Amino acid sequence: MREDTRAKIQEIALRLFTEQGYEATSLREIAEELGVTKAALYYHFKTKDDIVASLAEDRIAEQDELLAWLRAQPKTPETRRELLLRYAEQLEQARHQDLGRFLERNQTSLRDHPTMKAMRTRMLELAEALSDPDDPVRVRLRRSIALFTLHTGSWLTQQYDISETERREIARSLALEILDGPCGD
Amino acid sequence: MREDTRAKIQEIALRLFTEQGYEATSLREIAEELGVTKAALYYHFKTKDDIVASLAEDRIAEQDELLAWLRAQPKTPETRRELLLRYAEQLEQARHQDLGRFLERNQTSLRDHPTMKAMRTRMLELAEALSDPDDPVRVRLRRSIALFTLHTGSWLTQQYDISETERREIARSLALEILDGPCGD
DNA sequence: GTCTATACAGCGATAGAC
DNA sequence: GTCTATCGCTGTATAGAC
Repeated sequence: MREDTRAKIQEIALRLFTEQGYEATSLREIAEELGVTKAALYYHFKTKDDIVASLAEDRIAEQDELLAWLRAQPKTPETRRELLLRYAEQLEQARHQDLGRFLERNQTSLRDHPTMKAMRTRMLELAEALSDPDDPVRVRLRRSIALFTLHTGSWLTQQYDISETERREIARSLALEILDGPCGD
Repeated sequence: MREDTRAKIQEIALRLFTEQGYEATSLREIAEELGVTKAALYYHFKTKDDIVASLAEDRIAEQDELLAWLRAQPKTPETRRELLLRYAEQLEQARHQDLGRFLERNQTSLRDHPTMKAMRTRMLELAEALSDPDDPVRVRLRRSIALFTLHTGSWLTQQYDISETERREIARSLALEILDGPCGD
């Protein structure tokens, strides 16, 4: 029962932060849904920000894995395509979809949060590591947008009446298409 | 001097909302910077949300113009390219760059705000109006992402040491390239 | 270890004096 | 148009019950 309360706080917090926004969600709401007073939360987390930090820890670890892998590879078109597929795989895990939505929707509130800076830095590093320093800006931007397509793609297709599997497949193949340009690089 | 106060509130609010976030910016801060008490703001605006609504009015009018134009055109590749260029032109106006940054960074806080719903609806309508209903989802998603590239492109290139003109030109040409696929549609 | 009770400064918003 | 005073709420913090 010990770590259970902590996990439940994380679960409720992530859901409410995503639905209502970080600042708009009060600790009283979280505590109420858990059936305790808000002061009880302070035993498990030092501050409200601390809850956010704990949520992002796993994601940062995954980004680091991907970065380490990417840097150990030659910068070939095959490596780039492989990275996109690995990245897509991470995003498709249910727990990171929720976190991803939360992070996208709360960029400003959390901009100066150290944990958020860490995640954004890694995201940009991943995008940059797809290219050589002497690649033209245009190519580097296109590759960054390919990575972003995996994020925004599933959101933009939510208005269409297709299955989750189709959604993913379309976002994935479109990201790959954008990655290396009109007729490959 | 009468409408001057109102305009100054808008100016200060937009800057602070963008820098710190909507929820994180208090009416006291805005009032203090203007040299009045926060209660004075309530003479000019009914609520805090009302300030946001007033900021977005011009942008919605522009979106409507663009939508009306698009719907009067045949759905040809030329029309699509022309829309992207007109859209880019709107974004490049200084006052809408500020508003755009503010909106991007406060999606969650403002999600249920009627004015924000109006803007998002129009954004999706624009993206949809680029395609026919019987175009495959993949094609429709690609055209939406082309539109988004104009938004995210200038942000992603801020890390590179290039001029604002170059930034725009690259985002523009990349959006055009993505718009109609590897070898045209 | 886990929580309740309580307090505090700051928030958006309102009422009413000037 | 702007003020003071006040309301119920928030995040944060601490003291102490069990």
